[in-house]
Amino acid sequence: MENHFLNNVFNSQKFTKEESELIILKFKRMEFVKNDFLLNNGKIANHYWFIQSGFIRSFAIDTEGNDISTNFYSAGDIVIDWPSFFLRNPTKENIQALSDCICWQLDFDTFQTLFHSIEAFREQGRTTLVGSYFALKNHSVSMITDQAKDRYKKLLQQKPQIIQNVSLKQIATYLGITDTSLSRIRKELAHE
Amino acid sequence: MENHFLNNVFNSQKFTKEESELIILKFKRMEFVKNDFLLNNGKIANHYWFIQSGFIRSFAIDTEGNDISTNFYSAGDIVIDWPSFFLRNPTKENIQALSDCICWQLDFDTFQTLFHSIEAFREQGRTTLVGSYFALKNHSVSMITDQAKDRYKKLLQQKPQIIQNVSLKQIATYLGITDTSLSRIRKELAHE
DNA sequence: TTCATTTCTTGCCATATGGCAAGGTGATAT
DNA sequence: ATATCACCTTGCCATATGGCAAGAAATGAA
Repeated sequence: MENHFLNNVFNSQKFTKEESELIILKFKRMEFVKNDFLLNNGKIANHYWFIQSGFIRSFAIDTEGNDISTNFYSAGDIVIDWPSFFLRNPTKENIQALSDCICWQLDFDTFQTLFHSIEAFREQGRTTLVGSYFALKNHSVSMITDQAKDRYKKLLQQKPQIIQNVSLKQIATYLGITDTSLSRIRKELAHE
Repeated sequence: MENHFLNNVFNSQKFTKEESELIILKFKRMEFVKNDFLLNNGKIANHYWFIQSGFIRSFAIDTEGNDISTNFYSAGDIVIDWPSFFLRNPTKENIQALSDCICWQLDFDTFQTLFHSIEAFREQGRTTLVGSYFALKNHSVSMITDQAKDRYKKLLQQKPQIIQNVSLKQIATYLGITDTSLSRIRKELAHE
């Protein structure tokens, strides 16, 4: 138990030993192989995951059928569709493994029990959600204030693993540009 | 008490009479006049508000000193800087009244007490936060998939009051375009 | 009312990025 | 080894939007 991966998430700074053990035992170990879907467009998200290893992408399909990357997730990250999980709505997003992954999964009902019974759990859950909100807002402002090249540089800093795991096109849609433009940006950066 | 504005927010579908009364009495009535700041860049948000009447804008200042609108709020809306309020960080945002306003204010410590003692309160708080996340994500995807003209049309649908309350330039930065471009878009729409 | 200030519109041209199509590169399967 | 396929790069030109500056319109102050 001491060396369970989730001890990094529910650590002794915030949780008593009893609490963290109780929480961690509710999680189910899941393995996904490359290209597996964790969530599909139209379904209600009934689980979320922490990634122990691997790389994951979420994406939305717009009205013309184009696939737009909305996020990338690597080891240590939480993978969750917040609106669908909490509002119990069919999602417009898809979540897909870009490499083989080991994840720890929790379902909605178990989440609710923990949320309403353990104060530290709900504090941490709220903090995590707000952190996601903050990251999304920063990306959103960056879309307005920064040029595509700068957004790409920022992304590389935040998620360097993207290079090995994600295709040019999938990165481009996250940045709001075409694969063609990103290819040109890469060329320019290589010459700098 | 029965006709208190906040009964619309903490209504009898979700709260017992005792709970909603307990909650509502913690809110403080605040009046703001046009151009008053509710929150300034650099401060930690220690309050949030529900708007009974009036119109409010939040905006961030980018590295070049440009002012970027991040949101608009009208009667019935919650006005809160989620990251600063919950992470207790100095904010990069400003919140300013665009008209005279009547608001109901709650502070962080009182929020915490209610959050941890009333289950329905924390459920609703979580729902509200997730709703904000959802709206932000939709705007964010729209920035990628939709042309400026369509984003403007969407905004008009969602917040028609914007026309009377917000300057062209402030709307433009929310849409991620210049005031010049928005002026041209308006001209095109008028000719349609 | 008059003046000053802010806000909005318009013209001219510049720039970032898109659309498309051709060709190149590299991985994988047989 | 070769064929296939997905992915990436590049050239040519198109389009959406920006930058700037002048003037028009609206707003607010005196």
